[in-house]
Parts: sequence; C-alpha cells; structure tokens
Amino acid sequence: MTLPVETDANAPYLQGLNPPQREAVLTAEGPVLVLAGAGTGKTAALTARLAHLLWTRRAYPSEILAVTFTNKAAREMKERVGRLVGAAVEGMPWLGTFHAIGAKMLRRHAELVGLQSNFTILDTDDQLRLIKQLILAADLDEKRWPARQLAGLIDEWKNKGLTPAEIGAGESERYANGRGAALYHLYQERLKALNACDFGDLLLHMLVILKTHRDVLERYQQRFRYILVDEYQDTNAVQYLWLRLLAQERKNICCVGDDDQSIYSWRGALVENILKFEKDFPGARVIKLEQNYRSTPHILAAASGVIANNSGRLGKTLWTDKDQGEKVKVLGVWDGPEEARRVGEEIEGQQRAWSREDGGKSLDDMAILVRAQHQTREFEDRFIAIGLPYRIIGGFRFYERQEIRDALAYLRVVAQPADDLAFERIVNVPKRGLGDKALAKVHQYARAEGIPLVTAAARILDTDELTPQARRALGNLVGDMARWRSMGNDLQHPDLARIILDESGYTAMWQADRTAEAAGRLENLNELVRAMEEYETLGAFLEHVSLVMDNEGQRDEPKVTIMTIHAAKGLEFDTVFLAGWEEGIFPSQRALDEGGLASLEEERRLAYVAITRARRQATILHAANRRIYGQWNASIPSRFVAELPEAHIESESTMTGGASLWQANWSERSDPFADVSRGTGRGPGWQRAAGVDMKNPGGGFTSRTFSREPARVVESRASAVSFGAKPRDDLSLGMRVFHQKFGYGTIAEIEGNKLEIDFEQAGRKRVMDSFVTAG
DNA sequence: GTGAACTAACTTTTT
DNA sequence: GTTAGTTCAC
Repeated sequence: MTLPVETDANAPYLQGLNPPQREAVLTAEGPVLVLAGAGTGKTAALTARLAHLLWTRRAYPSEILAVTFTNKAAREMKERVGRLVGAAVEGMPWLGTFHAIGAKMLRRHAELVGLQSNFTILDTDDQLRLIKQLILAADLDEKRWPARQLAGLIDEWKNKGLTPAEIGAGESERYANGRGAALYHLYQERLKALNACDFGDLLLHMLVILKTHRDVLERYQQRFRYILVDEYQDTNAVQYLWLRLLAQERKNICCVGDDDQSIYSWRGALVENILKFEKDFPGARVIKLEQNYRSTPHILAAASGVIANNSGRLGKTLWTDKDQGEKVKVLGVWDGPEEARRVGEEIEGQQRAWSREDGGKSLDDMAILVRAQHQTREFEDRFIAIGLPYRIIGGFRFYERQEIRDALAYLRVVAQPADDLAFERIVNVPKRGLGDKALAKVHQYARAEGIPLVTAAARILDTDELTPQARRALGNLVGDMARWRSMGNDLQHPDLARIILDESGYTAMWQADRTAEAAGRLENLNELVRAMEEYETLGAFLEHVSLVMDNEGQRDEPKVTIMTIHAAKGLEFDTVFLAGWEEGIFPSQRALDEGGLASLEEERRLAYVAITRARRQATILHAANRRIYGQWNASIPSRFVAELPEAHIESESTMTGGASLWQANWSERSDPFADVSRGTGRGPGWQRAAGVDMKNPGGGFTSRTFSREPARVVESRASAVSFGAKPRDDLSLGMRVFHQKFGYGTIAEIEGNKLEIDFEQAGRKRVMDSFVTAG
C-alpha cells in the first residue's frame, strides 16, 4: 500500500524542505519527536507529513488524528494540507483542537458518563455562576472562599485528569477546610443534571471513557493509524494520558514541540511531557529542526543567550544563513509614557521610510509585545494622541462578549429546556421586573419538584406565589419561550434567532442604550445571526460558537499590533518592540514571589518567545520609573536584559545626560525619583525586587553603565519632591529657562512635570520641571 | 427591584 | 488607576 521510496524524494510536498524536515516527514512509522525551534519551519514539516501519509496511502484522511491547541493552528493546518493534497482534507474529520475533538468524541459516547449527546458546553462565566450557587448552598462565606478559587481548583484537577473520586485529602484541603473534593463532586452532579459540560470535561470525560470501556478505546486505537500532535510542550496531564492510550496500540505518534517555548504551565501544561517522550515511547526517533528561517543571527544569538540560563533543556542550537542584520537594541527610558513615546517615534520613522519605499516597514509588520494586558494602555493612549493606527489583540473573544452570551443563552434555553443557567442569565435581561425575589421562588419550586427552572416557572404561574406584576412578566416570558420552541420546527434557525432577539426585547434594549459600545454590540448580534447560516442545526452552531468562534478583526488599513507575548506565540513580525523589561513586570512579580525557580524559568522562556518573534529588528525597552496600580515606583532593568549577550546588543539611554549622569544622580541621591513614594500597598515582593536579591544586580546594560547600587526603598511619606507635587504653571513652551547642570535652554515640550529642553550647550535633554528656573 | 455609591483586587488565558 | 462586585438608599 505504500509507494516505493524513490518516488518519495520527488513528491511535491517535499519541495523546499531541508534534510531534518524531510526526515520528520518521511519517518512515518513508530514514535517520532520533532523538536522544532522557533521559526524552523515546523508547520511546513507537519503539513508535509500529513500530506505524505495521505499521498502514499498509508492512511485515509479519517484515520489520522491531528491535534492542535488553537483553532487558528487547526485552520492553518487544514488550509496548508489542502494546498498540498487537494480536497482530501475535507475528509479529515479528526483534525482539530483537543477540545473540539474531545467534544466530537464525547457526543458519541455521552451516555457512558451520564450525559445526553446534545449536552451544552458551558463557558467560564456559566461555570462561575454555577459554582457560586454551590458555595451559597454549602453555606460557605464567599468572601473567605471565593468561587474563582474553587473554579480554578476544579480546572486544575481536570487538567490533571482527576475525577472527584480521585481527589485526595491533601488536595481537598486546598478549599474550604477540606471540602474541596465534595464541592467538586457536587459541581459534577449539577453539570450532569443540566446536561452540561465545561471545557475540562470535554477531555476528562473522554479520558474516563477510554479508561473504563475497552471496546471504545480499541475502536479508536484501530481507527487512528497515525497521530500527530502540535505544540506538544503545552500538553497537560489529561491530554497526555489521552494520547498515550490512543497511541498505545500502533505507536505511530508524532509529537512536535519546543521545550523552550513552553509558556502555559499555569494552564496545567507539563514541559515534562516533551522531556520524557523517549521514555514513554522507547525507540522514538528524535529529530531536531534547528535551521531558523525567520530571524537574523543577532536576534537568534540574543534569544539563545537568554534561554541558555535555563536548566533542564533538551537543547537545540538555532542557526541561520541570513545576514547579520542589526543588533538588538536595548533602550532605557525615563518612564512608561516615554517608553510609549519612543516606540511611537520609532514606528513613525519606519513608516515614513516605508512610504518612501526605501526599506521601511508597513505598520502590519510591526508589533509591540508586552508581558501583561494592562501595559497596552500606555501605548494605546499615546497612539491615539499621535494618530497612529493600532490594533490590540486579546481581551474578549467573540463568544465571551456579554451580548453574545446573552443571545446564546436565549438560543440555549429554547434548544434545551433543561439549561437552567441559560434561563437564569436571560430571565431578567432586558429588565422585566423579575429580580432576586421572584427568581428565588422559582428556584425553590424547581428544587422541591426536581424539575428544570423553565418548567418550574411555567407551573408557578398557576399558584399565587408571585406578585401579580412578577406573574405577568414571567407569564409573558414563559409563553414566548414555548412559542419560540414550537417555531423552531418550521423556521430556519437564523430566522428563529432574529425573531427571538426581537420579540424578547433584547435588540431593543441595546438600541435604547446610549453608551458608546451599544452600536458595536448590535453589530456583533448581527454577525452572530449571519454566522448561524453556515450551520445545519442550531446545535451544531452552538458548539461551533462555544468552541471555535473567534473574532479575528477584519484587516483594513495597516496597523501596529499591540499584544501580550503569550498571544504572540507562533506569530512573527519584521520589527518587534519588547516593552517593560523590568524586574517585577517581566519577570512578573507574581512569578518571582510564588513560583520559585520553575516559574522564573517560564518567564525566561517567555522572553525567548518574545525575542524570536522578530524577523529583522528587535528593540527591548525598560523604564526607570513605572506607575503600577496608580503608584509610581522606581524600577530596575529586568535580569533578562543582563542575560542578553553583549556582542549582539546595542544599548542606549534617553535618560537625562545619558546613562552616566543617571548613575551620578542615583548615587548622589539627587534623583527625584529615588525618594518617590513607594506607597504602602506594596507587598514584600516589590521591595524585594527593588532590593535586587539576585546574583546579578541590575545587570546587563545597567551593570555596565549604571550604578550597581540598587534603588533604595523608602517608605511612603509625603515628600516635597514627589509625583504628587502640583505641576508648575509658570512654564510654557518656548520659554527660556535655567538648569543647574545644563545651563540655559528653551522648553521644547511639556509633559506633565517633565520637560524637554533644547539647551544651548548640552543639547536636547529631558528634565524635571522642579529642576529649572525661569531664565 | 433598580440605580448610585463604596470597596477590594489586580499576570499570562490556546479551549 | 481602573473595574467589577457588593452594599445601601430610594
């Protein structure tokens, strides 16, 4: 059934692949681990491998299991395989995300875990509301034991592949004095009653089924002749156990990943999975992809220098045949706003060069990567001010938006009368005068009778439990729902959805809304209904939406991308700005405080991922002062800056008088920021970070040019020289002023209490307004 | 039952 | 400094 090997070499899908890539494609049988460094053509190899399996008739499309983590990756793979082998991809029903495939399998075997095949997939919002109810019912103080915490624990347990029965006393102890396991159990019971699943269940239920039903397991083991796993370093315990069971029989499993890019341990990912692959699958072929097609040598060297500080790596040496290119720029700035300003200037410069077509870049080729979402704000503010088009990736996904969730709840309650959570969500949206009181009565009735809320609501109308007003409102709603349900039989579901949204008053609610977002929300609702048209049934659509639908903003004009490093994984840009490389920000304070060495190493991998996003140019920024939760803090450069190999970077500081002056200021204690209030709300972590408790204080750029003396920590006190000082109103643009160090100059820019001054002798400098006098 | 004022909390978030 | 979530007064 296989073609002779000689023809393989000429196969179209092998064109342009380097030797290790070819090996990864052609080693079809047996376990294979492909260690693919950043930018080494991983996806090309993966898709070629799929094409190879199909082309050589080793397997039918339906006999290959190919799992990814993101919908985007799945989509991309589908597209690329399609280009190689044509329509055959259409028949690849088992190419998708872990969760999508889990859901697909689970629908076939739902009854084995006490669900019906049309179960609902709850989003995190529903999940949290359900857990809150359980906590309330368990008579726990929600302040002391937040629902979020329990949700997090349950999620963690599910990621580890643990059912309630498998939670030991020690684990259970982690919530409400040992009641964790019991609450987890209750939660699962509730889900079953609601005929619902959360994300974790999609995998855990399937794992349980595979473990306990030999026949089912064997059927899948037979079916999947070949298994392909993308981003293997990100698999968690359930996913790992799942794969191991499925691959046990044929052992044709190919995992692709990069231990250096494992950045999701907080979601339960286990780097160990990739590290022990050869133990799990004896005789595994390990193939390293090390030729990088993305970045310049300087960028690769910078990234390698940083990641080399981690221990326990499988170890890869990336190389490239590209030209040296530019060194990685390390830029020290005064504070957050200046960071944003500098990046803006840099981008505008490149953009101008681009419009002159002399080697500049389109905005689409540039990105700003940050550690945490809140850092995007500073850039957003600045870019709005200078009119630079930008797009922020992240925040809410499409189906996480309030209006989408509400609309889906309406659809769910019609499609699935047992869906209490959906009912609760919309019972008083828009406002119908059905508040806590009325709802509590319905709840009580439902619990007493053991029936779903919708049914209870219908029955309670015949009693005199409710106030006449509530009764009227609830009667209308229940009547509407019954009508919509019956209409479902002879209407197309998009039409039905439109009717539901109109008749329920939901659309009208947003039309009446005067806030800025209202129009966008209506737009989203339209989009939702439009998207429904592509699905056969309402059920199919609901699954798609909760599992797959994302809101890739439509690409119009070129824009700079601002996003977190996590979100940037797998992407690449010509020019990348890496902002906020300061202790406490990156590495994050939480990682430093809580996770020990392991989480510091994960932060370092994050740094590695960040640098390797850049094709031609990377600029790393760090500010001396940063406002965190409204408090100004002196900050010191990240240790990762210190780890950048000197030969591949170029440092620059915009600090007044350059780095040496800053150093002088620092030690003379004349730096106004050295004494800036640190506030009282800071945990010990902040002081520790500022106290530089690491081996290499300050480090890098800092250790070479600045004082090694750490920023001193001074307790809060209403200091005269603080940011709180009121701005001077006696200064204006173009005014001639005098400065102790720099002499006379004219004010070129005023930004808060910081001035940009063109000095007659010293040139352009940035100084604090309190340091100048009107000249 | 609904709006307005207060108060804790605050990474990353593929599904 | 923001924002979500809760409490309090109509």
